[in-house]
Amino acid sequence: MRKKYEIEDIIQKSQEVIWRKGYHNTGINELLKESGIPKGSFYNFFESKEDLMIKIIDHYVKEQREIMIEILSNSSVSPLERLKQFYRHSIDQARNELDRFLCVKGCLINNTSVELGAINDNIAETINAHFGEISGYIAEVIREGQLKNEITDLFPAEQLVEFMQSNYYGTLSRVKTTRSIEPLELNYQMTFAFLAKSNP
Amino acid sequence: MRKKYEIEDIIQKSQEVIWRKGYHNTGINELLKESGIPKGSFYNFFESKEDLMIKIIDHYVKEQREIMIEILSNSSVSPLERLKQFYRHSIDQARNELDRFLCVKGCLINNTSVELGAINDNIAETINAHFGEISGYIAEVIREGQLKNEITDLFPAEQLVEFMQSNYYGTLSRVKTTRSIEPLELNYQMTFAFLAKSNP
DNA sequence: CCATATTTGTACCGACTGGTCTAATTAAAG
DNA sequence: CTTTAATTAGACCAGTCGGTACAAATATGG
Repeated sequence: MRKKYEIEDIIQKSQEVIWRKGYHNTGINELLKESGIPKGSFYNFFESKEDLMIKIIDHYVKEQREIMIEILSNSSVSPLERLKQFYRHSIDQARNELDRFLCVKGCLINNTSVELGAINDNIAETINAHFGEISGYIAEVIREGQLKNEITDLFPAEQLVEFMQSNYYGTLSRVKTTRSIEPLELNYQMTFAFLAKSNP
Repeated sequence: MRKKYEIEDIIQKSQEVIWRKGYHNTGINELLKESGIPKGSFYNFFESKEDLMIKIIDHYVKEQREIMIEILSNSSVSPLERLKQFYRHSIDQARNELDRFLCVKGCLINNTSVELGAINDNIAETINAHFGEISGYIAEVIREGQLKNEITDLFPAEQLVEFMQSNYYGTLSRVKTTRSIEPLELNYQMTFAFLAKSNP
């Protein structure tokens, strides 16, 4: 029998729901309805709900990485400015069509870290791998900025990334309960006040 | 009929499980078994699972607040040092008996913010109220430190608190997936590098 | 045009979900 | 000592959970 459904479609649709509602708060049946496929087909594509979740994370990171690389590798702009654009991009995304949505959804990686990071080994492993890769890209830009003396060298680049990313995650947690984008804006200001070198 | 169970016991026991496993990943039945009470009694104490959750949050914050006030109001120590002790306390807690536990559990407020903040109005409201109160205490100490010129005045105290707390939350998210306490240690160093005034 | 391999569609599984109902129990009030 | 009100205990509810089994459908290789 010829394939009638595409796994990417199912991943895309499921991602949207789980991102918004959380892993344990979303049932398989809801995802089936959303994707418009019967259960038998679902388990033809995925071994389990966990398997789907891992594929969703992979897919999510792949999307994010593309945007990230585009911004961070634009060598016509200074390293610090590239970093600013990168974080600014997330906020802008939230301000537009996503205003109410990103406030609701937060970051899928952060959501999953909190809900599953400590209780599911496979998913923790998946997240750590992706986090490391993404952090690597950012750290490279930071190093570049440190060499150009426009980013603080109080801490090594790897640690500055951890700080920035943790900070961003925690702020999204605040965004969710306050239902406001303001914490992100404030965090942006403060993060770069910390990062940028004031006295060159 | 005389009361046979104490609501505080049920809250305490349930808190432990939900803190570790999450809200949607924990069923009422499991909490009943853990608390050793039958279902009928449970619904005599709580209107619903949501009602229990709110009472758990209240209870959690009450505990945290007591510790916090004890540390933050110790006027024999400088404001900055008090803040350091406050965050240091969390890390130490995690290092001791809780080493593997706090890594697993994270912070109940952060967990709940991420899992329920955007999809449950009552719980979001509860969290926001508590967050505001706790932030108020910390902000006061920060203001004191700013007056004594030992804490940066690049930003107003209220914003510095938001920054510190968000940072702390996000770091706990990292702690969960990495299953390591190291991110907290690093975050402590960097947070206070930002907060403390270098050139008085 | 038939055999094979694969996918689809759906009924079904036992376990569990949050929550209700009510009989039995018991302390305190009159 | 009886009435009243509160509490306990657990059977029970419809609905959902993640997952399985298997027949029907169909594209492709021979």
